[in-house]
Amino acid sequence: MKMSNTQQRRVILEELRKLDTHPTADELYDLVRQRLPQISLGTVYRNLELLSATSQILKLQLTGTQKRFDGNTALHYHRRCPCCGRVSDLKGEEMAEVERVLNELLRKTGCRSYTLELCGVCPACRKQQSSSRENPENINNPKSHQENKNDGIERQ
Amino acid sequence: MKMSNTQQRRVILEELRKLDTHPTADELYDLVRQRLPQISLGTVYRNLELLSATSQILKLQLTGTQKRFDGNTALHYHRRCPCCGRVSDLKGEEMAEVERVLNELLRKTGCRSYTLELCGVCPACRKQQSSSRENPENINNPKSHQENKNDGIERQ
DNA sequence: CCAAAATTGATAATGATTATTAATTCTAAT
DNA sequence: ATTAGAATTAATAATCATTATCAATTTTGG
Repeated sequence: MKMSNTQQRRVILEELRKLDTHPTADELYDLVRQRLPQISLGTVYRNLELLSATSQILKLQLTGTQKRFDGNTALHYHRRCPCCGRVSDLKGEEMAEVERVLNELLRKTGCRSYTLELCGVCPACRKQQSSSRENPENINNPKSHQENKNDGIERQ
Repeated sequence: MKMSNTQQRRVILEELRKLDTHPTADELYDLVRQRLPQISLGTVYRNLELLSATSQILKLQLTGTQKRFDGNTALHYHRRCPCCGRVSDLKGEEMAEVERVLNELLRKTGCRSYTLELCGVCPACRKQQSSSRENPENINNPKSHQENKNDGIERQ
């Protein structure tokens, strides 16, 4: 079963690689459909499965009911924001710190790998919060910087 | 909406607290049905939801397609075994190590919480592996110490 | 170009969970 | 204890995410 190079597969991979937002299958479907209006959701699922099975993308098992996909296969870590529900990548220093600390943990527990999801306010929400001191307990409106169909806060 | 004390809810909580196996809703349903044959799966789901919403139990978001529930609400950590698929708790020293290391991580990243699932061979499988040196690459048969309907290895 | 293999779109099926609803059970106040 | 009102139940339907099926189309390597 050699993997052939179809237009659909190419576009799915291209669109996913444009993003750093870890889309769900149906979010990616909406994007891909703008270029290939005839494509079906099943094709998107099928290709995401194949692409992750061949390590060209990552399939993420995060909290929430839907799987998410990541075009960035380099080692990195994810943080879900409790304000907007968005999943973002840890950057630079934070990233290195997680790696150091978790490798230490694997060594000490004798485990071989781990799945980690951090929960913390993302940079976008942090900015919004500090600029509205008069109402600090207000949760930021997810719609303001995320285009989810639901409330943006996925329940686990 | 005051929570009333029904037989169903009591039995569900009792049975869950007997276990340290982090059952799925349907696994718990099978157990509870031995005491209350008329109970419906919906009732089990409804009560697990209520009990976790009131912090009497934990709802776990681990890898795999089904949610799991935990009657032990004290802080502890979970490891899924790649051999048998079973989810077990980290004990004693390991436990303290994770807590220390992850608290440090939260402090350094400014995050507020995390979801962590470790992946490592569980004590039962470790014993089995070391006692069968002649075939070390063999994966232990999940059926041998897990009563799952599927193969016991949940795919993510 | 051609045959074999892989893939697609459409759609049905599945599995886990949540919602609906009429009937039953709890509760707390008499 | 009785009873009205609230909460819960069992049964079942509905939903949501994902996977499977399959005839038709596309891709591939010779």
